[in-house]
Order: sequence, then structure tokens, then C-alpha cells
Amino acid sequence: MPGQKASEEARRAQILRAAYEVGAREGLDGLTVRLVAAEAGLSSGLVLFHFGSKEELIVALLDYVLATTTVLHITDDIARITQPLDRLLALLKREMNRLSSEPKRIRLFFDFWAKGFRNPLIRAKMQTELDRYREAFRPMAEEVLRAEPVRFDHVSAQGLAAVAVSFIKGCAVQSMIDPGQFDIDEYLVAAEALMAQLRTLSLARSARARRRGTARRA
Amino acid sequence: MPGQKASEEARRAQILRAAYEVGAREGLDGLTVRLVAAEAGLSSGLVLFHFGSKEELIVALLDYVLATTTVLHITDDIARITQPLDRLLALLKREMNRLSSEPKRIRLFFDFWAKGFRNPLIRAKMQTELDRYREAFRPMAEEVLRAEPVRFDHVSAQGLAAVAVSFIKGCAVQSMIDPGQFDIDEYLVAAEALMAQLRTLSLARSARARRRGTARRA
DNA sequence: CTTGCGGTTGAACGCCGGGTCAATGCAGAG
DNA sequence: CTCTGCATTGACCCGGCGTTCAACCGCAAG
Repeated sequence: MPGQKASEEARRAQILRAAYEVGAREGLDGLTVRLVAAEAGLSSGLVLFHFGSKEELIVALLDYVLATTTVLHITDDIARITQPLDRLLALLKREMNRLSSEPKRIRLFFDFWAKGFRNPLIRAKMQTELDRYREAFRPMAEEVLRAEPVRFDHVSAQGLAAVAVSFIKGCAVQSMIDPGQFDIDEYLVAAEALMAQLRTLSLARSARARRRGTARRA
Repeated sequence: MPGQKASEEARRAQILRAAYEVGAREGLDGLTVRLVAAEAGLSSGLVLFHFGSKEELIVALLDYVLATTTVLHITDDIARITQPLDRLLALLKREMNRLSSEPKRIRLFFDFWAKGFRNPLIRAKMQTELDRYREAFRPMAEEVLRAEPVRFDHVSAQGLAAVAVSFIKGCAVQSMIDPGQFDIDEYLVAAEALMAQLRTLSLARSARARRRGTARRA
């Protein structure tokens, strides 16, 4: 294969896969053009021929990670759950499971996160992804607010969605640094118990709605 | 000052302060021995004379950051609050305020966090700090569990403490990457509302305790 | 004043990384 | 088969890094 020509697309994909391997193994700091080339079985010059610079390779790798890492997307089977609260819990569980099953990928993701602090382009992409992530929790958050307008008086859907995201990101951040001590199951049980408060509210809302319905019908 | 002798302790402190400035400004990746020396107004050789290697300098910088960054310690005025829930809320508020007022310091902290993924020594120090942090929430968590043993049936104090930490770390992680979009005030209001659920439980426990007290007295 | 010790300097070294480019060879068009 | 274009190679350059070390002070003891 090495030394043979290939289509632009195939080469870029091949190089990105190699970059992902290296990045996941060595970290973003340890990622070098030469290492990526070696991993792909190509010359270092070719990597830069197709990507222009290391910087552009890294940005492309971020796109690849975000596209491949389904972490931040809601799959159909979860979207189909009608009860917003059940949807939230399902989402929470799936995210926790993923980050315990793919630590390398999540570590790389947080490497990018930290890099985004100083790199405007990476930061922008991360912001977009974070927005999409929070947006996924918005419908559920709004449902909760509608259920208890008094108790959640000044609370915005934005804020509640951000709190939901905190559960996951905060859990990831802890379990990445402390995989031995930090017990994801314990964490999930506690998070679920807190969320169960919301379930109570949600059911109360449904009950009221039903009562209003029967009252009007009567 | 440059060219003059100084005590071991004073020099190390001077260099560490410079390292902190550079690290906060350029990130841990951008931190070089030469930059630190320039920032301190000293020669590069002297930095290594006092710290042995860049690696050791970085570890010392981490200690400095953890000691200086009071983020992870409970101050006396908060420890003195008797109501565990009020203590928690006070702690939450203070942490949020800090990370919005000292973004440079928190960015550096997360740089270390990411570095800890690959560096055993840094990881160990981070684990210790994280443990101490969670431990601060333990008493409050246990109080909550005692208040509602049924509702929080299988929940451990560990797990609940970890969730509390998630609120803060998750908030930090979001606001670092997205300071414009992410609204800390909105977040805090939402988090407080969720926590208010716990306050209800806590008060119910107190009420029961009072009732038991009067009953026994009667 | 001389000596010695230890903090201090900065030039020098070796290494490695990103980026360049002349040379190579493969494939498809003519 | 020849020619042309382009993917591909890897030696090379350059800059910057961590680290070393011979030389240089400046002070205190003798």
C-alpha cells in the first residue's frame, strides 16, 4: 500500500484514523506529524501534503472525533421516548456507560477541550458542540419548568439544561482522573435519586392536566 | 536583583511565581524554562539549578497552584454554618464566584487536569485533591441521607458527594470553554432550585425530630 | 588580602519537531 | 511507447527546546 497512489478522500481518511490512534495513545501533546505518518505507514511529507499543516490536521481530527464520538448526539431510540424525564434518565445512563467504556476517546476529547482554552478555532467548534449538547436537554427542561412554575420561579430552561450537562461532564471529569476511586454506579444512583424529585413534579403536572380535562368535560 | 545571590527559599518562590504567570498566560504547553527565567529576570540555567528539571518544576508548580488556589478548601466562615444544606449552598456559591473571577487560574488547573491523564505523579496529586474536595461534601451528604432513608434508599454518601462536585466541576468546564454563552447566574439559580428539594427534606427531618422531642417530653 | 564555596551566567550541545522541496515513480492520456 | 501530471518520498533546513558546564562573581572565613 505505501508508495501507491490513492484517492484524496481515502488518504485523508487513512491519515485521520492514524492521527486518532496516535492522539488517543499519546495525547494531543505527544501527537507529531512523524508519528502519525508512521502509524499510517506513510511518509511525513505526505501528511502535510494532504493537510497543509499540523494545525489543520488537528482541527480535522477534532471534526473526526466529534463526528465519530456519538457522545453528543441523541439517537433515535432515545428521541422516541415520550416522557421527557425518562428521556433524560436514558440519556444520562447512556452517556455514563459510554465514558466508562471508551476512556481513550473521552481523554482525547478533554485534551481538545483544554486546547480550546487557548485556540480560538478549536474553542469555537467546542462551543458549537456544547450548544448542541445543551439543546438536547432543553425540551425536557422546559417540561419541568411548566410543571412547577412556582417552585422553579426564576429558573430558565437554559440554566436547567446546563445543570443536566454538568451531571455528565462533571462525572466524566472525575472518572477520567480517578477511575479507581470514583464509582460510576454510585454516582448514577445518586443522580437518579435527585432526578426522581423531578419525576414527582412531572407526574403531578400530568395529574393536574388530567383533572382539568375531566373538569372541562364535565 | 538579577546577578545577586538569594536564599534558596526566596529563589524558589520567585521562580514559582514566574512559572505561574507564564503557565496562566501561555498554558502548560507553552511553558518553557527560558520563558519562566525571562519572566523572573533570571538566567535559564538558574531555574534548572534550583528545580533539577522542567518536570520537577511543573510538579512544584502544581503544588503551588493547589496550595494557592483556595478553591478546594473550606474556609472557617463556611465551616461554621451549622445547617448542612446552607453550608452546601454557601460553598457552591463561593466556588462559582471564584471560577468566574479567576478564569486564568482555573484554566491552568484544568491544564494540569488534562496532563494528569498521562502523567502518574500529577494524576496522584489530582486524586488526592479531588478526594479532599469530595470529603468536604460528605457530612452534608450524610445528613441528607439520614433525613430521607427511604427516598435515597441505595444512595451512598460518596455518590451524593460526587454529584455535588459535579455541579461545580461541570459548571467550570462549561464556563471555561464558553464564557460568553454560558451564564453562571442562570446556572446557579437552577442548581439552587434543585438543591431546594433537599432543603425540604432536611426541614422535614428537623420537624420530625422536634415532634419526637416534644412527644417524649410530654 | 587571599581563598574557597556556592549561587549565577549564558554559550554550547544534542535532539526533535514542523515545514520545504528536488527527485522519484506511477498511471492514464495521447 | 512516450509524455505529462501529480501523489509520494525522505533528506534537509531551521528554530526552539531541555539540559550541561566551564567560567564568573560576591561574600564570608581565615
